[in-house]
Amino acid sequence: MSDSSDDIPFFGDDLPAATPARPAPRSAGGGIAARALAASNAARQASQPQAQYLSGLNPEQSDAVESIEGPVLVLAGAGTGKTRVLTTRIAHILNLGLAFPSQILAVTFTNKAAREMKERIGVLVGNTVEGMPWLGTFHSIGVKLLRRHAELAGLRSDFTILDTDDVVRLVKQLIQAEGIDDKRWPARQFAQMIDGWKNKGYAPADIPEGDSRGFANGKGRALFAAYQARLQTLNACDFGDLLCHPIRIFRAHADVLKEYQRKFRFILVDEYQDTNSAQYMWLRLLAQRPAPERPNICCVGDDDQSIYGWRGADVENILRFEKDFPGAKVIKLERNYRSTEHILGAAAHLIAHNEGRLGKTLFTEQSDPEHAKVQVHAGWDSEEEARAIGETIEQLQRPDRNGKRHDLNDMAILVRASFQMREFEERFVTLGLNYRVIGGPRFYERQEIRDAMAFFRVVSQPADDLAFERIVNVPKRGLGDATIRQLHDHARGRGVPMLDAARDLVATDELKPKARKSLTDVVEMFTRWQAMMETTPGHELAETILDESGYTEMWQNDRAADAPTRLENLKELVQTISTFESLRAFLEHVALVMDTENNPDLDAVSIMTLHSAKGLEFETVFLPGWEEGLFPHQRALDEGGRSGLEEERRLAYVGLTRAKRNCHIWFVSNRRIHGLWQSTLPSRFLDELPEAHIEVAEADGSYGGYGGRGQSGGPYGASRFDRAEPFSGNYETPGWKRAQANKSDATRDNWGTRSGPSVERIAYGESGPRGRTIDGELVARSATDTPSAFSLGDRVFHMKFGNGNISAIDGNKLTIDFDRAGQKRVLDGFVSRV
DNA sequence: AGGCATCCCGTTTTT
DNA sequence: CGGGATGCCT
Repeated sequence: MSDSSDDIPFFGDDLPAATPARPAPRSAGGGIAARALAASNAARQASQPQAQYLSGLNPEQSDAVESIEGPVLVLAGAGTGKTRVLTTRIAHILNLGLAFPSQILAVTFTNKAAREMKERIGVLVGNTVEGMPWLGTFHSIGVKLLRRHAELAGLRSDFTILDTDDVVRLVKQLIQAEGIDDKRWPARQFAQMIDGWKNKGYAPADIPEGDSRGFANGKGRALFAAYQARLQTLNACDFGDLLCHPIRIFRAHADVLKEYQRKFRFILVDEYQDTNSAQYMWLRLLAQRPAPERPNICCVGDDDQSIYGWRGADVENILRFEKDFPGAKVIKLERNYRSTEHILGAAAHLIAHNEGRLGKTLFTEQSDPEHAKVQVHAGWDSEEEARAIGETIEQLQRPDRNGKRHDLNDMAILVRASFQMREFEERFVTLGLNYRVIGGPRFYERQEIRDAMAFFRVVSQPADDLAFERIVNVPKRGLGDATIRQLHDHARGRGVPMLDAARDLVATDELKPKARKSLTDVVEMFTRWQAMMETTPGHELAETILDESGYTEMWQNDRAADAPTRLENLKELVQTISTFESLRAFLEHVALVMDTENNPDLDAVSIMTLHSAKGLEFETVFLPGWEEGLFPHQRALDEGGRSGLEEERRLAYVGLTRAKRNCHIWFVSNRRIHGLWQSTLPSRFLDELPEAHIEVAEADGSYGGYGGRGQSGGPYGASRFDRAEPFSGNYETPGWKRAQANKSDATRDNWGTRSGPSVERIAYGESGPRGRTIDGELVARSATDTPSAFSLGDRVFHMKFGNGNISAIDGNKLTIDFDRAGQKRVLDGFVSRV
């Protein structure tokens, strides 16, 4: 321990109170209160060197940090220092010696939030944070509990955690086994229903009759039960179970519950507005204290930022906190440190249209006549929207008179639906503008990674039939449907895992000789690898498995353009495994942490959905697509009614409050949806913005006839945006009126004449294994604007497709015969001469 | 077993 | 329009 923190107890999770310098109280809770008061007074009276972390907090924040006893709800508006309060509060508890680090339960929703919290607590209290084993996501803490008490849920402690994909495949098998038409009753839909039930903490017996009837003519409950039974034989659980099993264990085993109630002296919950019913039950069980004591639970959240209702989050949890935890103290944080008065003014006015709020109004002291109002832009169509935003970004990024430039990292485009991203990506590719897509398909979702993981899973947990089935015939071993079915039946008949069934079957002559031989090999391989498990380091074992199974070879022989990338990914996977203690530890990590870091060194514009923007902030934010049907989204309105609309409005609120200084809202008259051009109406949310804080900007002339950028000299040329003239004030501008008028007579005629970036799409659409380029660095720099830079027959190199020869030239569009990837049409900016 | 045609569907997403 | 899944045909 460092000496600066010698007054902070640091002990392992299960160490008994071995007389720390300042022992944490083990006595009844009444003592805690007294001690808390005494200690906090002492801390205040001493010239408080150790309470330095408290200085710099505003009065409400201090209140939230220091109200240690009893239930507390902190209503923390956007940008009001929520994380700071949470982390300081933990530091405070530790500093006062009220609990060991291991006695604090701190839950977040995402791994990212947990990581961040850990870092920030580390800054405050030093290494002590390492002793906080119960700081994590609901799910990671759930796993921890469940591994300890697995047998009480009918599992072994080495159970597998299935991801959504596995669940759907499993459900599909069950639906088919029941003889139900899986066309009419899709597995995906049922998997979602199961998820919904588990969000409410339901077991099959608990589900409402109507729900059961609602699927496959009343087979809902039976299927759910069959699913649970199947999970048990697989020694597996899904994400919902990570919460539901502990809840059931706590309810059925009072002694276990008591152990944890005693253990967790302080409970802190981040993003409380996002909790679902199961999480609420889980928390309430753990927070409960015997009579005179009060739950030491502190929930931090913002009802105005509740945007996950559709996946089971229940805003009611935060709205009725005071009822659930009588005598709760409610503290509002409304002083905003992030945004300008205009952004806050716009956001506040908008969100005030919602009913059923707890009611907060953000305010700021940083107001300045220089601050830009929120800009509202009208455009003709989504192409213009992307083009204009691209130009604004280039303009901002260009050094100004003082040589200062706006980092791309400080800009973001926040969309309602991910299909909107494409237009921006295409635009930015042509401009050579770095961008970053947050939340695209992830590393661990790629085919080759999932295959590899399936091998590892079977080795580590032989009952994992889902994984076994995935790879038993990978690479192709001549084990077709017939053999698999036979294996499956045998396994089900005997109630053993498929790998065991395979072991049995190859000893008989039930299989065709060829299948028998292949399957024998498979069984032998797995037996060998399993034996290596205890002795071989994870990454070595992983490499052995991938080599011996022929999986690596399979990709080496694959002529597909992306095969080398896949091999790279596999290499990276093995590399990652080497940073883990064992293959098992790695598997656990992957099951819970699906995110991949992106490259922070790259200066790039972020493109993401409004949902994934929650919790982030940017200097400049672009909010495109504010049109009826898209935002608010039609389906939210259809399925959610009034509350659906309110959730959409909160989403708009989240979007606005991400901006620190500049916010640009866009809406267009024509948007392509499902391949059809549709004319659209401006979003009702636009009318809910206060005129005092917005400015309707109009770009002069048309944005059509884009071209000749290179001729105007300089890498970025003259921007048409230079001519854009903002109109001050209100909606009574020509631009606005024209946009309103346009909405009805918009036709798709003008479309054909505009040159779309369709060629880029070819190049772009085939990039990467699953389509999306994650960091802009994979994207080629802009075209040099000299179409004639290449000539027929030139030998060129392309980042995705490799080497090839030019077989045709059409302006800056080249047709190239690639050695490996075949013939493609690409923009010349994507290739270089070899 | 693999390749091509056809059909269907099409928010938001974490763990 | 375009991706994914399914199904039929070779």
